[in-house]
Amino acid sequence: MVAIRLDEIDRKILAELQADGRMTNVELAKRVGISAPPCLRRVRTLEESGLIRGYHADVNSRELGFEVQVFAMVGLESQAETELSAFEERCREWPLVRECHMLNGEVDFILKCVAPDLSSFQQFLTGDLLTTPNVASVKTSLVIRGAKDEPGVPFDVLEERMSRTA
Amino acid sequence: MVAIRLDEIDRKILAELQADGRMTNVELAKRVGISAPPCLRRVRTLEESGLIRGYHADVNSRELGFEVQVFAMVGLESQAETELSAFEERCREWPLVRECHMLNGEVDFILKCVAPDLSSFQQFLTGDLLTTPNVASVKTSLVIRGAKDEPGVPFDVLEERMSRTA
DNA sequence: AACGGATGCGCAATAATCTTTCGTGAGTGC
DNA sequence: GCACTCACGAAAGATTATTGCGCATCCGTT
Repeated sequence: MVAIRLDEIDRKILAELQADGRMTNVELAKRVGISAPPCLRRVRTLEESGLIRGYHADVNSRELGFEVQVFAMVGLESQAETELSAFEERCREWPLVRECHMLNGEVDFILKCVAPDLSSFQQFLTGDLLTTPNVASVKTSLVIRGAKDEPGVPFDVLEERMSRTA
Repeated sequence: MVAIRLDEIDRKILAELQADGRMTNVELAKRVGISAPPCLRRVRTLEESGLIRGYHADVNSRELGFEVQVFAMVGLESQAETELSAFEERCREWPLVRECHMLNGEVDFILKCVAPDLSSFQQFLTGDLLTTPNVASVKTSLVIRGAKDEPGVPFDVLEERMSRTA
């Protein structure tokens, strides 16, 4: 995981693969303006460097039966590093918790959760989350509707920055 | 986008492609226990039905130069549908806003934002978000560190449910 | 300027995969 | 029992992935 110097082509590759992770290498090569072999080599390098963590199909969770999406703000009794790590480890083990971020401010963690239905989530909330040691407070908010959900990062912002620096 | 009846194999396909979206079709077919042609047909059907929305490379945003990640809780003056839609449309236009979810409770929206650095975010916050008409309050929380960030849904939970129903 | 070394490209060839076509068998309704 | 439907899998040709190699370019050195 060495720091890699990226050029214009690398950034284009990342942007294209973020937009369509299943694009063939020849198509990708065509789009970024080089031939297939060096393009594949660049992709491999980006993967090995950790800049590309992986590729994932974006599945429609609602149609799959996960009707409920919830954000949970969690406050802990103790913010000692041991306690923080312990809580994070718990989160990693709970399948319904998809994301766990430690925050500044009054709330210690924000969790993004999914569940097949409300009762499944309630069960998780009361049975797992609220019974976890050191959890002081949990405030949950149901997602009424999703307005935007773009994976990844805005490459156009990056390009602007680069051109300003250059 | 017709409702599709999924069998065991379809769910396995979704789970595999969620875990590795760039898996070759022959490898996928091997894993789910059928031959390549019907496997590819199933994948195409899943794509056309909208159950697979797309494929995305998971790029390391921090290494790419997006050092800052922020959750913003937004409250609006008016919650009339026109106003809600207007705000959502704004969010779709802001590249730094990656997710926008409408919530129940005291806060109307939660936004997940990224930015190259703090000052970029401050600029967005004071220049764009806070100057948007109808925005009553914004509470932001910096992400100190990420503990878990799994894309997609937990298929093991789904399997449990299926076996219980069957 | 000339010389190496490193880097990265593209061509060509081979291996692997994708994709279509087609024949077959299982299940279903009449 | 007889179509009919549906999905599977084998085969084959088209496309893609991957490797090896020669060449150009860029840099730092002499």
